[in-house]
Amino acid sequence: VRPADSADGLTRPFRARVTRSLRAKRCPVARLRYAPMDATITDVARAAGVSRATAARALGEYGYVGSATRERVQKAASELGYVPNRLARALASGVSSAVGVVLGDVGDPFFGTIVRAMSDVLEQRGYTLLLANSDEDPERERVALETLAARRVDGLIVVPSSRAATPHLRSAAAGSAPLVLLDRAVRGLQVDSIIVDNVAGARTAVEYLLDYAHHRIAVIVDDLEFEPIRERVAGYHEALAARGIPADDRLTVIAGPTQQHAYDATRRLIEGPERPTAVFGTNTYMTLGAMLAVRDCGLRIPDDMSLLGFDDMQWTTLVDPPVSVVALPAAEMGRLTGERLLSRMDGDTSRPKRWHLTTMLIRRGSCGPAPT
Amino acid sequence: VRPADSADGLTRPFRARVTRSLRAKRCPVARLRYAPMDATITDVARAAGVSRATAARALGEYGYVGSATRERVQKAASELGYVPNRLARALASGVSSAVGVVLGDVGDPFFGTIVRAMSDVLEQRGYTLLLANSDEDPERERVALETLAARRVDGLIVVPSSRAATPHLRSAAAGSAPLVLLDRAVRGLQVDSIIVDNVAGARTAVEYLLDYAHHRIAVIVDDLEFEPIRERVAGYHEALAARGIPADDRLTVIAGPTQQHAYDATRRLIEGPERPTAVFGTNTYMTLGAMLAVRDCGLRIPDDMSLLGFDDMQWTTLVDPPVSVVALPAAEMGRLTGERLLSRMDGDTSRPKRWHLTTMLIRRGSCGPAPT
DNA sequence: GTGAAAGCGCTAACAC
DNA sequence: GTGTTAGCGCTTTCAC
Repeated sequence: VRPADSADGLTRPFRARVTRSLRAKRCPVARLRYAPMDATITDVARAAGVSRATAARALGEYGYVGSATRERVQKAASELGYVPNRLARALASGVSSAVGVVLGDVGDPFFGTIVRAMSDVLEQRGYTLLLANSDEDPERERVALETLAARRVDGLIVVPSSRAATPHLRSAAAGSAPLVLLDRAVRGLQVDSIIVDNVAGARTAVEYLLDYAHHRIAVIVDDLEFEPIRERVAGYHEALAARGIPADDRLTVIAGPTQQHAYDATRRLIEGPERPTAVFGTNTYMTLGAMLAVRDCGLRIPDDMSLLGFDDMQWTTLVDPPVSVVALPAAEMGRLTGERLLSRMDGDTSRPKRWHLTTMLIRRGSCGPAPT
Repeated sequence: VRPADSADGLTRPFRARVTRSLRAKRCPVARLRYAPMDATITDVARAAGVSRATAARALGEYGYVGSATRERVQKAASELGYVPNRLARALASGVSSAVGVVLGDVGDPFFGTIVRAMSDVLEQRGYTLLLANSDEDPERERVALETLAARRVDGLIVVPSSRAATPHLRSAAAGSAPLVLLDRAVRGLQVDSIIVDNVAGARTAVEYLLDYAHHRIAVIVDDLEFEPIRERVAGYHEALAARGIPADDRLTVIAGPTQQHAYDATRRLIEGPERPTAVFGTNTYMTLGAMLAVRDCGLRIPDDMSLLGFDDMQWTTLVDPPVSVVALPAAEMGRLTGERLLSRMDGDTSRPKRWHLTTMLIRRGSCGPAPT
């Protein structure tokens, strides 16, 4: 028995549907009953003269349907302009075909490239990307993860903003959607992590400088909070140690986050006593700031001072001389992360692993023999 | 009356729920009944000893609830680790709090910056971003829009890949979710469009060159398919016309998409008869290719050749001399787009408008008097 | 092969 | 204030 009709002659549920459709369209209420409504599978089924279940089977490409029936349903669907409601499908089936991505800032070209590559892999398999920026703030990260969990994403990709296994990361890892960590691993979290071998990258880079007989090599660091940066510094120390060169603490400079910080720090270093003969920038801003400082101090690169950077960006090839750098495989990271997540979502239950990608030392013109 | 229990003692619907939860977790089927399940609002209501409606009201922050009741419900929710299911909420309420974004490529720093700014505005109001790349391919754009429609997003932001009002754009515009166009307007589509005044930007830029007494100014273009590029060329012509300088068609060069194309085209231009005295690049790749070509031809900038670009990127300040450019307000575009969409979703039904943002001419060192 | 019916987890109109 | 109830649009047994 349908509920009683109201004054306007519409049954309550029907009116609810119209109202909803209208609310979305923001039409004046007076025109209530004329508003177009989205066709549902029920409409399609009715038009095709079959049951909803059959219509769903024909449209959802599962189960058995006669080919004649299928065609009839498909025709009805396209005539009605039927667009399946994936929210309803997700609710009923428990599969949302959505993947959540949480990272520092999509505006950062490094992350932008990663997201792009990842998105290609995932979109191709029918997943939609839900994106959230954390600004490297654990609290924003927590909120983002909560939202994504509430939206019942089928998988999660996170560039963790902290190297601790925070409660929200733990619960994300424990949730039913597989989690893959990107760019930074987190201790004590048993999940796949796609990371770069920063230690080896930095070691190779510093060895390259050592081969040029540099003994006083400065490292310019923004902040030791981020794991990749710590690893790069570790690689620097490893290289020195391997050659038996004692590390001079004054050559490890914590500059601060911006290019300007790096600039100032490098100037102080150059103008101070015991000037280094080479500078190693641990990220693109540090390298850039250092380069400008060297330039402004009237030193020539690489004759008076060698310069080596981490992370390859367009500008490194355009300055004079072009800057030698350790390049990160950003696109490859994105691709692999997407693939790992896909495989987890496909049911891979093997033991979580860390996937180390290797960097590449690109020799350009900014490194040369140490001045004597 | 609940359906009959099956052999394992679980009611059918209950088992479906467990199965679903398991399927997500990929546990061996044998452990069926021990799998943890997400708490639902019904569980919370039961634990708090209230009805589902009351629990929903307490948790959803709407309607009247006694403060004691509210606290009891909230306590129960947090104890159960309740995470509201936003799919269900969206289905029931008709509001998904999600916004779809379709653009060429997030990996492009211009788009990356835009998305970031946009995301800040929208996230703050509780919207989640669903992202899709079109690669400027109308067909991929169509598919993306279909997916987003199926997910019932509350709003759409599109950087149209074609300047025609394609059927899929039309139907997106006609749908119940408001649509805002970004970076490029589409003729015959009555929707808000956030665009840059490329004509004025290019005109001002070319006037700047004309003020330096340049009469032979080349424009390097990748492709006239994109509206912004056409507008820039139009601005170029306007500036010439205003000064009564006849346009020489050979100076409008359609180079092709990449920096290399621009490089080759510029070289041909320089080595040909009647070399121009200034080059105007209509996007960052064109400008860069042109710069390298000028350099490689042994010409000095700006003494032998002036160079002016469109779109400010980091490298423009790092090369020698730094390149003067027309800067695009990317972050501002993202912010404004987000705000327009918010206001439409909030019910603004005013007539759709085009919002023109202005560019800024940044004078650096790459333009100077025309050689005599 | 197709249909009937019972959910998925939530909202919202209405009654008390 | 709180409970009851009827949905939202789809999937998924199970029976025929």
